[in-house]
This record gives sequence, structure tokens and C-alpha cells, in this order.
Amino acid sequence: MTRKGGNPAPDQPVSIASVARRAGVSIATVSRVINGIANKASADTVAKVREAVAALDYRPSSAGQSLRQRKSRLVAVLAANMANPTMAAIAASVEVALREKDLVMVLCDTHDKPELQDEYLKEMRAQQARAIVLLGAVASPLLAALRGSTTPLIFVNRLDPGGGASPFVGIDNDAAGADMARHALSRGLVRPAIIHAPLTSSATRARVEAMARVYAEAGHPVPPERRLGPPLRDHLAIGHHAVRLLVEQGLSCDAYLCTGDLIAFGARKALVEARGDAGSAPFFGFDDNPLNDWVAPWLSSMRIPYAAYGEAIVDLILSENGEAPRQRILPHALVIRPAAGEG
Amino acid sequence: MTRKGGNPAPDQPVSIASVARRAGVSIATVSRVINGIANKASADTVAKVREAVAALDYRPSSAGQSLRQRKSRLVAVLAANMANPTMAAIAASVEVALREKDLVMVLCDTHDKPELQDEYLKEMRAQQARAIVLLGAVASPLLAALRGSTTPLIFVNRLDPGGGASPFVGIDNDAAGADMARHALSRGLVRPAIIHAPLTSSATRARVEAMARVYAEAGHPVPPERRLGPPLRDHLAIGHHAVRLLVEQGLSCDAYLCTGDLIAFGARKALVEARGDAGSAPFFGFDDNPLNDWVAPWLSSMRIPYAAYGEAIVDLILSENGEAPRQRILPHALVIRPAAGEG
DNA sequence: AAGTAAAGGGAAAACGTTTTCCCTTGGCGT
DNA sequence: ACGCCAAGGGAAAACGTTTTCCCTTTACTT
Repeated sequence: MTRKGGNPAPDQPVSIASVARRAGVSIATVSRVINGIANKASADTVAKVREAVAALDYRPSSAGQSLRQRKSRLVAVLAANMANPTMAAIAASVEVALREKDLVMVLCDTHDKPELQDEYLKEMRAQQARAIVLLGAVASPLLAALRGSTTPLIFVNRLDPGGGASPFVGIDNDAAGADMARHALSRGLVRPAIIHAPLTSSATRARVEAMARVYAEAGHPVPPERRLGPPLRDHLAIGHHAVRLLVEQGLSCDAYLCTGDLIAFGARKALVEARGDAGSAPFFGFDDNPLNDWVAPWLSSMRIPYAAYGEAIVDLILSENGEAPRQRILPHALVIRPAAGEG
Repeated sequence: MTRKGGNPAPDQPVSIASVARRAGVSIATVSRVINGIANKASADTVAKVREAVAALDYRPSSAGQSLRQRKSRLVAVLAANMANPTMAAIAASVEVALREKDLVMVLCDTHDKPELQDEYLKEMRAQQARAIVLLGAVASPLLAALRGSTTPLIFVNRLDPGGGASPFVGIDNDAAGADMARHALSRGLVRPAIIHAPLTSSATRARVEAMARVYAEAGHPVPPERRLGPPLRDHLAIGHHAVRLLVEQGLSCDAYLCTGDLIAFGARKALVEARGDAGSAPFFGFDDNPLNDWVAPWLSSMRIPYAAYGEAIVDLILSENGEAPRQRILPHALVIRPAAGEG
């Protein structure tokens, strides 16, 4: 209704040439006007071009642009595991931030497998992706190779497994782990179980080490049998398995420190299954998914500002002018939920 | 280590021309070998080309391909709301299925807003997307225009708001709603509350109508005051708000039939806040997120096979040869969880 | 033995941009 | 008057594919 004629242009045969024709100018001029090149078009030329663009509902073909400029508007996000709500939250945040800058998100699930990650990296090189965001990177051959290229590589949550000081967005996992342990100690919880994901993730490693360190320094070292990290991929299974082990061995704990909320979910379920109730030892997790308030009022969790990740990541992508690769460390905060009355 | 020389090719200046040069054949031949055109290359030509491709780690530029073929390998997935774990689950499933067919997923969050949806549709037209998957479509001008184009449009969960019999993947929401109501009736629950999302979604509408119909036919019509659909966007808030209203009005129910799990989460929380416990009336939801088993053992839910959606969707995209636009109706199943002992 | 078909392969056009040259005006300073 | 510079704008190259014509050689049919 807002446009004059019925000019929907069925399938988009509308190229820059047609715009140029309608505006009575050259292709070059249209391109310049669209891209806002100053001093290259008079006021009425600009007006004519704009009119034609609007009338034809023209939008430059991405293929043409990519080909010419040797780079696309695509930004790849390689997530280690989309089943984890955390990844979804970050992806959502990134998407919004990218949209603002007229970039487009391509989302891939690497399932934490190096081969698959490489496959995607290859694909994204073929797509001439503007940047690649790694939500939980794993070491892989192509990743190493790509580190030398001009394509910005942004590491999120987990540091670059290659070791270099690559651009990074995340929290201070050491501080966060320490904070959690100190809080537990302050509540007199001196016999915790530490249940964690595989230590291949730098984030997990830092959290676990910080907790153990703080406990050791406080004179309550956590012995190996209370440090559990089953080599499973599924966080729920990790927690479940760990607590079952704990129960079988008759080890009692006064707190469950988990490196992820999902692990805590699994842990608690195993406990309920084993004893009929969840006991009185509080559960601690990381991530603090928004749903926790609704379905896990028993879970204290380290809140990580995932909603702010998108902006930080896109910032890092665009400020590629920067020399020293910067790290964006965002604030964390422990959200305490009363382990109290659930009945 | 697996390749001979140190030939990582820093930034991908490796085009089809370089492959042709190395193999000692023409560009055309390389293209044909890569695309598997039969009867156009002798055995050793093929071998030479393959060798060169492998040695140079060549992969065709997507931009070049898209430009020439006037279509890209991108498939757009427009999700109404990525914060909903359901959407994330479907997206994950689609991604896997696409990968298998060498397609790439572009994920966009329309936030259920027509303008944003149109913005994305426009972008995807510019990208010459191979297909567009609408995870909860909303009516919008460009959507109507696109329906006439050759780009496949796949509607998921919600039917095409334009009314046409467009390709669709989802469950039989009418049957599912009826099943749920019948189950509740069979348990003697005759005073249910029906709490639902905005009825702009065809899926929600069908569920609600089926429930109401079954109850009415059984001689227990559900009066308006027990049918609640606050016009909020957030499902959690919908459920919360609805139950608060119910409580304030002193209306008692013996079951909570919610059109989504998140709504049930909100509903139960409001109930706990109001009375101190969750009462004995069972909760019912739709979607049955895998996490329910871990964090919501009190919630019965209509399981929807989201993991199977990806394959069905990709099938529909590729079988565009088909004439009669097909609908893929997947099976649903009510998962009963004992509302029993939560203490 | 001639004619024909098929196999194998190359040259070049086309896809839609952006950008580098180049040309033409006017206006200005000397 | 002369030279210069800036503004405004066009022609054409280049980006990397796929595909349509071609052309040559070989094998097979009559």
C-alpha cells in the first residue's frame, strides 16, 4: 500500500544496472551514491538515484559485493554445543549486535569435535567470512593455520587453545572460581565436592584450580576423590555420574561446586534418585541461565553477563584496527539462592 | 604434518585458475571435475585435477558460485524468539541436517516483529538464500510478496499466516490439544485453567480450541475466566501473570493446561509465591524440553520431536521438485510426570 | 573407405559489484 | 589570458565461478 504501482519484482532481477538506467546515470554513480562516497555526486543526482533505488526496492547483491571486495558480510559463530542453553544465549546476543552493524550471523555447531570445527573453518574461508567467533574453541589444525590470516578470530569463554593472546571475551574464571570457593567457605562448607567438565577447556580449568587453591589455602584441601570430572560430553551426564560415584563410595559432602549449571542439574537428580531427597548440601553452578529463577530455585550460580557478550564481541571484530589483541573481561556475580524450603 | 610442503596459503589467493595451472588443464575442466560432470574428463585428467585440488587445499569461492548460479548455499532460519529453548533446539537440528547437504544456516531472531522479519527477508533476498525457514512466522508485507517467488518458504510450528497451503513442518496441534484434554479428563480433572500464549499463533490457537472443545463435549465447558492469555511476549510472564490473576480472583483449578512449558514454569512459580507450595493440581505443558526431566519432574508435557524437525525441513527444501506443497506432520506424545513427591 | 557419433577439452561470456582511471566543466588565482 | 584545481561523472577492469559454444581426436557403423 505504501508504494505507488504494483512493482514487487517477482524474483529479484533488479540489479544495479536497472537502477542506473532508471535514474539516467552510470552504474558507477549509483554505486557511489549507495556507498556514500562524498564529492562524487551532485545533490540532484543523489536524489534521482535514491528515488530509483526506492522505487525498484533495490538492494545490492551480496554475491557481487563479496566477489568484488573479497570479503562478505557473514560472521561465523562456531558453537561447541548448541544443546547448552548458554551457547544459545550467547548466539542470540551476538546476533542482535551483528544486525546493528549490518552483519549476518552464520551459526555452526562443532559438537566440540576438531574435525567438524575444521570443516566449518574451511567453509567459512570459502565464504570469506568477515570474522569467526569461537564459542568454546578446540585445538585443530586449520585453526592454527587461520591464526596467521587476516580474518579476525574471536575466542569466547575458552581462551585460544593455541596459547596465543588472541582476542577474547569472557569472565575472569580464576577470580570467579575463587569467589565461589570463598563464599562456600564463609558458610562453613569445608567438605565440598568439585564436579567439573573435561579440563580441556581453559575456562573449566581455571575455575577448578581456583576453587582447589582457595580451599587448600584455607586449610581444607579438596582430596582427589572429591574432585570429579567424568570424561563425558554431556554436562547433565557428568553431574549425574559424578554424584552416583560419590554415593556409591559413601563419601559425604556439604556442598556441590559444579563448573556449569547443567552439571548441577545432573548432580542433584542423581542425589534425589539415591536418597529420595536432595539433602541439605547446597548446589553451586556457573552460567546462571535465566530459567534458573523459575525452575531451579535451589541453585546458586555464578551469573555471567551473556547478554552483553554480543556487543563486546562485535566491538572486537570491528576494532580490528587495534594492534595489541585485546581481551574483554566482563564482570561476574554470584547469585545465591536459598537451598531452603522446596517442599 | 600430513601435507608435503609448507603450503598453508596465508589468506586464500587460491582460485580455480591456480588449480588449473597446477594441473595443466583449463579452468573449465577443473570446474567440471569438481562438479562431477560425467563424460567430460579422462581418468588421468580427473586424477591430476584432484591432486591439484588437494595439494592447494582448494575450495570454490562461494561468492563466485553464488554470482554465477544466482543462488547461494545459505539457508535462512528466522526464529521468532531465540530465548525460547525450543527454538534453539529446532535450530540445532536444522543445522545438522543442512550440514549434511552442504548447506549453511543463517540464523536470525525476528523477535516476533513484522518489521524485523521483513528486514531479514530483504537481506536474505539479497543473499539469494536457497530457502527460508520460518520458525514461527508473523504476517508481514514482504512475506506475502515472497510467497510468489521461487525461493522455497518453509513454515515451522506456525502455519503460513497468509493462509495458503505452504510447506509446513509441525505436529497436529488440534489432535495434541485434544489428547491432552482427554488425558486430564480421564484423571477426573474437570476444572482446569487453560493458560496460553497470544492467539496470533496458529499452533496456540489450535491447541486451545481443541482443549476447550473436548472439555465442552465432555460436559465440562471451560468458562472464560479460566481461559487466560495475557498479551505478553514472554512466556514465563504469561504464566506468572495468569496464575496471579487466578489467585487474586479466588478461582480454584484442578489442573493447569499451558500451551508451552515456559508458561507452566511461570504459572507454577506464581502459585508457589502465592500459597507457599505448588498445590496438588498437576501442570501440563507443550514442547517437553529435554531439561524437563532434570529440573521439572512435576511437569507433564506434550513431547514434540524437535530433533527430527531438521531432517523434515531439509527434505522439504530439497524436494522442491514437488508440486503439491507438502506438509510434514510429526508425531506427538504426552509425557506424564508424577506431580507427586517433590519434597 | 567414408561418414558419423561420442568423448575430451578449451575459449570466452556472463553473473553484479566496486574502484581505478580518465574526461569534461567551471571557478579561481595570478 | 593562462594555468590549475576541484567537482561531477563515465568506461572498463577485476573479482571467481559455471556453462555454452566450439574444436579435435578417436572409434564405430555402414
